[in-house]
Amino acid sequence: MRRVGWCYGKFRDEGFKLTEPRRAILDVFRQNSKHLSAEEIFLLVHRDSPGIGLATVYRTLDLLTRMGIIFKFDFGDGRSRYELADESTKGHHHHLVCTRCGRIIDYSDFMEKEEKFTKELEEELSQKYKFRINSHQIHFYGLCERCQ
Amino acid sequence: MRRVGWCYGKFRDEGFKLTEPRRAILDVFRQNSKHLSAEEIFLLVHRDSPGIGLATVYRTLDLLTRMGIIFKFDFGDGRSRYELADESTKGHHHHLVCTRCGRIIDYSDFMEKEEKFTKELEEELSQKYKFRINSHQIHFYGLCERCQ
DNA sequence: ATGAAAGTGAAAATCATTATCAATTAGCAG
DNA sequence: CTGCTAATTGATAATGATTTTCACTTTCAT
Repeated sequence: MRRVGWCYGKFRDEGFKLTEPRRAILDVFRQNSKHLSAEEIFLLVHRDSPGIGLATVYRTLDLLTRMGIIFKFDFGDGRSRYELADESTKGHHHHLVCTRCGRIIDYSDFMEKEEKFTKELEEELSQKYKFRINSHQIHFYGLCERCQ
Repeated sequence: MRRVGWCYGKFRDEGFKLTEPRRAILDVFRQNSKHLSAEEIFLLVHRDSPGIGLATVYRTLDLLTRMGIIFKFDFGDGRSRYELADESTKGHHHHLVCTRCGRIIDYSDFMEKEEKFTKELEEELSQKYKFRINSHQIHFYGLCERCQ
């Protein structure tokens, strides 16, 4: 169970309305950990709040992404996936992706080492390419234990 | 101008036919460096070989990807992009992606440093998660010089 | 050369996502 | 609390990338 209360105020502050659909979708993120697709979120929301349409799910996911409350990913299976940007994982989006079954492992081992590495790299790249870097992703592709 | 001749034999070996469309599409990769979308490849192929259909382009891109001759990427702009897997960049797919204009910079600075880092990480992750890692991607997202 | 299997083009089908639009609602002013 | 107005919504149509279908064509081992 993750904290999502903190972002309720964010809506008010940024001039967005805190509606029932938005609340319900945030609840889904609170109760389900990882990598949900729009369709999956729609189905989960639908259990408690039928009546919320798929279009609204997409609109809300887009809004939450723009607000920085969730992150949007693409693991190459033809649909976008979303993940709550909670404090603990903030900015740390490193995944193992099984190219056979699509399983995704979100690892957070070796964080200090990676943090150091990416921070350094970001500085060097920002300078050389005049890029303002906001985030990064590291994906390892391969076969998971079950699929080898 | 990159070498693609080496893979002609690969077709024979794996039981695929070396057809005119496939040859033409490989030629496009030889003459154009980076990050082409299916549509772009179709248009480029079309200049020399009208008559080759879009479906064939997609089928060929899928085949070449499965054969390991090209890599398929997703930079979040809603279409897949492909890049020749030539020796020099083999396994090194690190990009700067501008989230405003979609520009992609393929950097290959700091390669030794990154190589060392990712190799180590791959070993540790493989072991811990019983993953057989085949490749990886590192993407930095931000604003390019023109878009800041 | 030739036949079977693989490959092809054109068009229809599919799938995720986005736009449209009339109807509803949140949140502020009074 | 009530009424207002812009933001938001649900249903549905539209879009755009990718896949599938199918009758016809080509490759290549024999």
